[in-house]
Amino acid sequence: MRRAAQPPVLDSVGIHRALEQLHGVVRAKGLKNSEVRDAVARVALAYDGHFTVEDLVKTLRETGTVEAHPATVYRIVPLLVEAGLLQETMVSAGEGHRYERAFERDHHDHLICTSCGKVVEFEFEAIEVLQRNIAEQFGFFLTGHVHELFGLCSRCAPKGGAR
Amino acid sequence: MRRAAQPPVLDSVGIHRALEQLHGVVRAKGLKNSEVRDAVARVALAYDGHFTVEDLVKTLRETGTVEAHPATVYRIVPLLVEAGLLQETMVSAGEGHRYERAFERDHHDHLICTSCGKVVEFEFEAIEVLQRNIAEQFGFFLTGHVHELFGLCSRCAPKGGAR
DNA sequence: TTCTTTGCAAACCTTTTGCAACGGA
DNA sequence: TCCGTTGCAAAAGGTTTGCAAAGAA
Repeated sequence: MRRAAQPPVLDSVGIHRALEQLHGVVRAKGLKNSEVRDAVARVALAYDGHFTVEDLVKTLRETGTVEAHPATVYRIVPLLVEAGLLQETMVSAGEGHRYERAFERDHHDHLICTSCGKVVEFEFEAIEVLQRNIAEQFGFFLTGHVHELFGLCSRCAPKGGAR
Repeated sequence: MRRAAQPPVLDSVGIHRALEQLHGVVRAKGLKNSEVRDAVARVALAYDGHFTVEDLVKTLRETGTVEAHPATVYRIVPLLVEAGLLQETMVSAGEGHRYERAFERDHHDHLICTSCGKVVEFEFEAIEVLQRNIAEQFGFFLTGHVHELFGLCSRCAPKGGAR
């Protein structure tokens, strides 16, 4: 296993590729492009780490050239997920759905410190293989999974025994 | 790997053991026992499969000798989880937290058909071992995890190619 | 008696929806 | 022009909380 790749910064060329992918999906669904949607996508793609819809609205208001109403962002995000730009993540992390960039990132899962909130992203192909084995054994066609580990990180765990 | 143990029926003796465990936790926390809480615990322990707080309230109203207000059950369930009688489960299954019995059940994870909702519970020690390895590698003390696989079951998946 | 538990209603919060105005193709 | 998109406000749905009454130790 290994820690997932570094802070996944997507440069402007990458963002451009992502928007093209989005526009392809939009076209394929018979929808129309929109400036607001692209702005939301840009902010989401550039976001460092995990975020909620509220986070996007806030960031857009603070740094963007375009604003978007929360209801609008709630409508846009599922499309960005469908287009493969984002993915839902840390499903079990309390209130509010969380997302992170999926576009041009390797798949990874999360190890979360329940005390300080620290998150380690890891890739472990062996587990992915076993998951496929399980699905196969039960006759399932595997389409996705949620795999989150909880614990105490080295700073939060009591050292050298009970405390 | 294997499918998790059969429908985990807990007989009256088992329920009694569970209630004793609950009472121990209650005492340890300086709380008091209550008839309503025990009734909720009984219904939850006897529940076949996964359930929401609403399900408990409904079952209690229909079959129980004691009723409980939803707000009360919302207050009780976390204690039952803490006491090890229940565990949260299928975190990603849309609205509403879901629970299932944890008392005297082996640990298992879920394989869920996103089309018909069928759920297969499986145990796979190899994955548990790998999870512990991951936690160790990153210096975490592992306390729990969420592991859910999504896919299409054999009835729902298109047979022999695309359709 | 003292402190916890319960029911009830109201508050909360995130997310969804109806609708009229706006905008892209 | 013809729809899809957006903003706004209201609704929805699950969960929490304040408070007074009821119950356990």
